[in-house]
Amino acid sequence: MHCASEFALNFMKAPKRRSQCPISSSLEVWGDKWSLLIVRDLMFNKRFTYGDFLKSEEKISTNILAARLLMLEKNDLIEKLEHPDSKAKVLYQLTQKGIDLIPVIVEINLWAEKYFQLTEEKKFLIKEIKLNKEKFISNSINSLLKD
Amino acid sequence: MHCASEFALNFMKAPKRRSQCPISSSLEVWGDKWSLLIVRDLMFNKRFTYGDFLKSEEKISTNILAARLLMLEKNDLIEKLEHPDSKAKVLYQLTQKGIDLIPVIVEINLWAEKYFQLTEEKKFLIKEIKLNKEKFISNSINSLLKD
DNA sequence: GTATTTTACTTGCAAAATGCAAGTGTAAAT
DNA sequence: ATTTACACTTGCATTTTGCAAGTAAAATAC
Repeated sequence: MHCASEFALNFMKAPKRRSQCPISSSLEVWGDKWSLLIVRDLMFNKRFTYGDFLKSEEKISTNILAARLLMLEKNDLIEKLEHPDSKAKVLYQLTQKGIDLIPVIVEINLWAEKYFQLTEEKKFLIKEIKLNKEKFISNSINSLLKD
Repeated sequence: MHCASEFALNFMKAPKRRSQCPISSSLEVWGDKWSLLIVRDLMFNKRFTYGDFLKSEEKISTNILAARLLMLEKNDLIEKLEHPDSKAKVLYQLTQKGIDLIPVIVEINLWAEKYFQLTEEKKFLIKEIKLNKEKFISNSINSLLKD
């Protein structure tokens, strides 16, 4: 990439961070009630399309979903691909940056297991995590890469 | 506690969860742009009072801070104590449930380190984490308990 | 003892984000 | 050729946020 345009791009991208704190900066990207649910669906629930995300139990509304997908894409957590089945569909996929959120999602699961009542399905997932956390993470990464 | 009132209390408390998903349930408690910053301050920045939280770099506004403190307290992540120095002050402290968020906060730090430019101070903290994650977590827990 | 300052909030209001229902445009299926 | 599927967009009411100012109790200064 050309230097000037790269600079311009980086310059334009900068969305005036509140601080240079890792927690604060992270929250500015995915610190809302919906973004991590999309990430969760892409990570563990085999949901890859706009329609898939709408089917999730939490019932995100269509405009919020569109806004979040754009936000996550702009921040390089997800990318849009052609769907192999149809040109009418859009395939969303986690980028490396998105995949790297697996350890965060894993720890949230472990925390929540201690303090919330969960479905048997979720409890089973967390049982797998507790059996061997590192293995669970590397398996998850592999399952996302080899698609 | 009496059975009927315990039931009533539990019943009243239940804030209609969107789903029984660990991620969704967690986000309903602390999935906003501010809550984890308060937790961070209590955890690592030696900030324990309302005034302390206001001093943080991200500049939370007073009404939002009050609302978040109430929310975190209602959800048992923090508790209010008498301040040893003065009756005018309130000492906020993480509960066990709040302390249990350390691994989540740690993983957010590690993720952010990979994708954001951080201050030297924060980079130092993350270097400590990477040196020995388990040790860092147990040290952090101990430092919060023995106060 | 009185006045000022500190501390932890609350209140009012404008601006932004959210939630719901309906609509649009392109591609696929019938 | 018509209907359905899919990925959005739009309009509008409600809720949440952000900013500025205010309040009340406790501590400090004089």
